[in-house]
Amino acid sequence: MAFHKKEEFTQKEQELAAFAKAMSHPARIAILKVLAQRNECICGDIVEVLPLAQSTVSQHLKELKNAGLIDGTIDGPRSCYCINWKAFEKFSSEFNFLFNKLKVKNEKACC
Amino acid sequence: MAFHKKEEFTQKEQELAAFAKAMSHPARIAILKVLAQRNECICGDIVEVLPLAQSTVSQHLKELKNAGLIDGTIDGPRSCYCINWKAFEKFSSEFNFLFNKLKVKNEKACC
DNA sequence: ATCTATTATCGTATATTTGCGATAATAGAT
DNA sequence: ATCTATTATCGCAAATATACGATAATAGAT
Repeated sequence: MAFHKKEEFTQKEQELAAFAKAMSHPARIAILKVLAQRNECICGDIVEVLPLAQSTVSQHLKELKNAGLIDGTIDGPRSCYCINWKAFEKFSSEFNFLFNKLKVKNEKACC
Repeated sequence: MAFHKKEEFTQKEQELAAFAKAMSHPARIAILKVLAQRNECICGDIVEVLPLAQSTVSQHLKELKNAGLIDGTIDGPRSCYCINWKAFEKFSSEFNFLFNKLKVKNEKACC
């Protein structure tokens, strides 16, 4: 009875939601922050920074990668991740398109 | 064993994540879109537009309200919702602060 | 006071997320 | 070939989220 009806919505709506979902956990925000701050790609340093087990961090990384927010290459024993800036560009512009554009029209809300 | 460790993270990280979470479902994106497009506050018109039951829409509205993305006033039998633009301003600026600022520094990723 | 239309809440079933320890997989070092 | 350090995956338990129908709550209309 709880089939997720996500398919019923627009492509754009789904994309935006998927992007937002990838960022919907503080751990993943923290990971993105670390990746953004360091020039070299980080691997297990993230684990040291976060208050989570290695396996959990790995899972969060996987989710971020699946959502396309980060890129990752496996270099044998160590993996290298970095932010996919293009994805953020896209999200940012879609987000602004949806809301900022409309904002001018009706700045004053009714309630 | 699956205690959510959200408290372990920064206030800002949690805020951003909470905001993103509120937008992490296509139905809620769709609701925000409807609210943004109409000048008057919408109540049950949203139910007509979405492919979901009334109770489900009400639940989504509640989540959006709890997250502070929308305001709502109960006018007896009908309720009136509208977007909280200030919240979006805040999110937008925090989001940009976190990522756009850093983007300039290391535009070219390593992987 | 009763009826009506609209919205919120409750209860419930299912699906997904979160987190961890244990274990596998990988490539370099010895 | 074996050892080591690092990362990914598996299996599980608990918490959340999603969706719906049924029911309660609300204020205006009759």
